[in-house]
Amino acid sequence: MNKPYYITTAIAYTSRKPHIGNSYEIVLADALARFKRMQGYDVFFQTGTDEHGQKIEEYAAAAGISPKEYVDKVAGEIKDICDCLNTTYDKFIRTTDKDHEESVQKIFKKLIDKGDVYKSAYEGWYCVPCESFFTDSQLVDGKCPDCGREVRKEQEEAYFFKMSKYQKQLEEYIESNPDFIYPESRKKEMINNFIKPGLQDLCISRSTFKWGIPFPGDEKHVIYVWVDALLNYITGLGYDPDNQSEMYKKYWPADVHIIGKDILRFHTIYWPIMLMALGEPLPKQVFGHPWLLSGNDKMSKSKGNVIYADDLCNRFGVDAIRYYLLSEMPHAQDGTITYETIIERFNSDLANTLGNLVNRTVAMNNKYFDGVIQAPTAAEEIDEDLKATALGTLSNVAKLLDTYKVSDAISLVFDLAKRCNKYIDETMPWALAKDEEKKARLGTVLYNLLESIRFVAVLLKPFMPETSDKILEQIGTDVNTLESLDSFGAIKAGDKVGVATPLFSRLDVEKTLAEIEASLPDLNEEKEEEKEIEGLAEIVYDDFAKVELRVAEVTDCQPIKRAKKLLQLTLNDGTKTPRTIASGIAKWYSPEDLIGKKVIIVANLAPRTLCGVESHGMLLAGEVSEEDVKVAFVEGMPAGTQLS
RNA sequence: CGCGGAGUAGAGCAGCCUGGUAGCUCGUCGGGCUCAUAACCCGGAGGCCGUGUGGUUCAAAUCCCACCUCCGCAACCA
Repeated sequence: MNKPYYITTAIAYTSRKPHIGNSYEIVLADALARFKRMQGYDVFFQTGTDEHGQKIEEYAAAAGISPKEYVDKVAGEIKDICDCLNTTYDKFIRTTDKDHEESVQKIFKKLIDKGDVYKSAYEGWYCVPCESFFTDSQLVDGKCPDCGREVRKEQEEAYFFKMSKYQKQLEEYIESNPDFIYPESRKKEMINNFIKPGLQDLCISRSTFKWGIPFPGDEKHVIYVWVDALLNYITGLGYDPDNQSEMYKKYWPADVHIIGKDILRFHTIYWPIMLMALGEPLPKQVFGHPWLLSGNDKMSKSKGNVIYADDLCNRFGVDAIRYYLLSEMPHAQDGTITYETIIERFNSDLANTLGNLVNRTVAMNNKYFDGVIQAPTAAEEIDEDLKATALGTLSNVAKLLDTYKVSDAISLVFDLAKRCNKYIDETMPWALAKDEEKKARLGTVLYNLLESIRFVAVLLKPFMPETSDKILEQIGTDVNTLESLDSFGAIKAGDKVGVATPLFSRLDVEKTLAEIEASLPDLNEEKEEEKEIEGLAEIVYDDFAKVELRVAEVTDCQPIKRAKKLLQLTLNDGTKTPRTIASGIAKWYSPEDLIGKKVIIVANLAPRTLCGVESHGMLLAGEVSEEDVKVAFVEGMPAGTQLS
């Protein structure tokens, strides 16, 4: 009986087609899953899509289709990308799957019965004109922080989950399982930011939109999308609170959830607590991997630096992209992707080191022995180091993969390939070939090379499956198990090698970049489209007339402590009393840039306290791009001028 | 003074926990070789390891302190 191993990725939100940064996770998980399978584990590897929530309802509405139609389309795109990356998930779950939805409802019933869910016990201060709820701490002098009017205690109907009840239990679990949150730095973040200050009960229902799983016993509510999504890890195994499925018994608890570092909070706090409430064991480990950045920036449509996995695979081949992602991503820091570096790694690692090694070795065997693999009858001292390197690589790779150091692991495999290249220089087969008496030695050298390359191919299997197969075919063997790496000599003398075919043809850097450049003409068009969609609904004149715009002069300006993004401005708005406004422009402007300048402010905006500063109004600024904001300065109008 | 991480050759990174003459990949320069995809192998140049002529030590990239810069989390862009 093989030991079970359950590995998951986060399920992808079906808001839009994922970019290569989003796709890194599934490749990472796939490489781990493949390796575990080779190690003999009974692996269950799950991925899928997270399809509910307000955002999706809005996107669908904007696209003029139903939410279901919308998610069907995007889920299809996501699945296509997983497939084009050659990932071997065992299950692709969708949160709109019938059985998931039913199971989630059952689970909720159980939580409710258990008394961990309470309805509308949440009391808030309600401001009628603002239609908003506030907590005690949000109130300003006991009044509405938005408009300053009286608030009254009211209840909004919502369901809450008693997080706080499990706080201690969670702390104990984290304490006694030091590897649960990984890597370490993230663990500190979670503990210091969320757990130590005390857990708040979590609002687990929504009633302002419809696209979600109906709350059991209350039609007006849908289940909060995160809760729905997290449960996929057990509903995918057919979890049923009343009678557990065979799959669940076998695979739960998960060995590892592979997720992005941004959603660790949900996976290391909410998720464990939900499981505790259900009386189920907790996942053994949550690994928050870093992000893949495009150049120095996060990938975003408006920056025009989005790169998609399928485009890359079409251009460079799946394995080249898998290799890039897995080898280039640092273990605990964000990685970067650019076309230049892809081409660089492609040429130097895949074409030169690996591809050329296989090619020259196979070519020599064909040339000198008509393809027939010779028995290694003439060993020499110098062979030993090569063999030792080959034999030692697997255990080191395995060790590194246990702690998700995938890039280091791959690099060990390439070290072996480099050792082979060096061995060729050390033994100089072409020189041996000139001397008839050294035939046996020549045959031995080539045998050692072929066998070492077999080690490379087998070790490459989890990372570059297609390439691995191609190499094995060329070196004339099909022995590809990890066990076969316990000893040196699985290649059979007398067998024939295949035809030497380049695995990766070197790319011309400039030509390739030019081609890519040419294939990306539609960036501006997409930008335009997006802007149109984001426009607000039409308003009537009366609505506009409610906004009081005024010219004001900045008389003083300083940064606000504890707030990185805010500047505190003191303004002359034409009245006698100076006005204070907090504005989120610290990233783009320093106080000197603003003092003395005239700006346009919204003068009748309700005051609001931000990081301890009461802000009266806002100043107009334009978001040129996600990374650039420009304040609208005016000249030629005195402070106090009203605009209409 | 919110929490955490990073600052090492032109670029990207390792080393730091368990102090002992600074390492890898790419690039660059020189040499070797010709089996191979102008590939492969060897060697050189290039770093006062963010700053403090700071502390501990026989010895600090590594431990301690202060400061600077960048990033993430939290707060937050009215």
